Amino acid sequence: MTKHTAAHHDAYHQLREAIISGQFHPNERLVEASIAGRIGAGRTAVRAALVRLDQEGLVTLEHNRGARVRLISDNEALEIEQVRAALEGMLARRAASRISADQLRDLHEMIDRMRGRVEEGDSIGYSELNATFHQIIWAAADHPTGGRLLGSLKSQGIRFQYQTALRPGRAQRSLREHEAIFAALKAHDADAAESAMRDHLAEVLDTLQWAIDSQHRTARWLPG
Amino acid sequence: MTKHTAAHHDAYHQLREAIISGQFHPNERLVEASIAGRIGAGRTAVRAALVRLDQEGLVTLEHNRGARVRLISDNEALEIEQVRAALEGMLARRAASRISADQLRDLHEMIDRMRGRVEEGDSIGYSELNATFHQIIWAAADHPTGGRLLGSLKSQGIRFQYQTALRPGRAQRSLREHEAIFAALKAHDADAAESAMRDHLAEVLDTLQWAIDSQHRTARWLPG
DNA sequence: GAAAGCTGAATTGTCGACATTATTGAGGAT
DNA sequence: ATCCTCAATAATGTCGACAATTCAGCTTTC
Repeated sequence: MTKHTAAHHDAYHQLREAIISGQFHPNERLVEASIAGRIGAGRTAVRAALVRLDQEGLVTLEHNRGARVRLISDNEALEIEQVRAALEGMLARRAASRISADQLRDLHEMIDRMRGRVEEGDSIGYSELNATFHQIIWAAADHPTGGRLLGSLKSQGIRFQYQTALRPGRAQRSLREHEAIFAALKAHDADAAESAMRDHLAEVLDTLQWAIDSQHRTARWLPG
Repeated sequence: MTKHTAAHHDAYHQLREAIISGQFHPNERLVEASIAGRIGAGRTAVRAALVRLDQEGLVTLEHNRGARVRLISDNEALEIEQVRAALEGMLARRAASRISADQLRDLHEMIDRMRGRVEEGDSIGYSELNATFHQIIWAAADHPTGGRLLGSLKSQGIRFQYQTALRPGRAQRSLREHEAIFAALKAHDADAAESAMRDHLAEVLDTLQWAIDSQHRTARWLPG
């Protein structure tokens, strides 16, 4: 599972993981010296990592004003999800004609486990299995360019990952959507796979919009 | 049109432009010191630019072995075009409901000028107008996230930009496809716009595949 | 009391120096 | 002739130092 080099230990990957796993808050300032001390690297390496993360969209870098964890706005989260839908629809189409029997078996197992989580009402566990389900499809699509972009998008939208699971009844519908995707892939039907994936992600987008709206509602209630 | 800062003069933009405009060949080695001298910047700035361009995919950076202009393989060019099709289809859908009368007029003017180039047999000029046509749609879609990604993809695929224009009769068909896209946008029909754009880019993809194949054929003929 | 101005600390940007690592080319052994 | 070794060269990686800039707290002024 580990990469071919010691890449997991260099400044870029360490800092990236720290940001994605929420060890730094959005908009939090990233001071080069303190990060260098924290992850045991020189300031040079930290600077390079920050430039990279800026280009990737996880960090904003302002001249003479340092780096901050980039705050993804609600609107931007929706945009990211739209791009993800378009990309993943294409990947599902490709996966339909390339997916192996093993991968189909893995997907089937994921669906079974997801059903278990739904019955237990375990939203978090469901979300994690959900992510794995989609990753199997990426792998089956065998599309490095698309996969790279999706990985980057996913890391940016991470803050919103669990919000869609809060909607009542969402998990049950989501499960049915995944079953439809699986059926299309099993039948190696490219059109059906893409359209099932797009339907699914349109629902996710809709739910995300709902989550954002309701968040605004409660935000207005509490202080007022 | 120029950005708010002197960004056009910094090492990153200068080097990026130099690569995109073909001043460095694919796989050509990018020696930090010589680039620094060439664009009048310090080695530090050049290093930062190289890290950025690596993350962007225009350059490959190997530890202790320096930087090279990234060579985009034929397969990768096809992948890039597929991603572009998925993304631009989504943008066309969005643009359908947001495009302004001014932008519609601009698109119409572009089509007129493209028709002129087709009649003159000016493939290069046609390609350039073609790029502008698509950019107007990006702008109308008002989708920063998608636009950013497309810009990056476009710069990577630049080497293949003119190859699709070489296919006999391609320009005429391309023109008709653009007319269909325009009609859908003018009617503010989101479904039609996306599907017209996807049809168009599927044709482009097909032509690109043809161009790559025929390139391989001639490559085998010449040395044999 | 609020806004503008000032001062010192904190932080970033940039350069040069040097260690580390690849690359090249010449010479020698088989 | 081919391959190997090994020094010479070139290029990269990293650190420390310092200048430039921002930032925070304090004082002054109206």
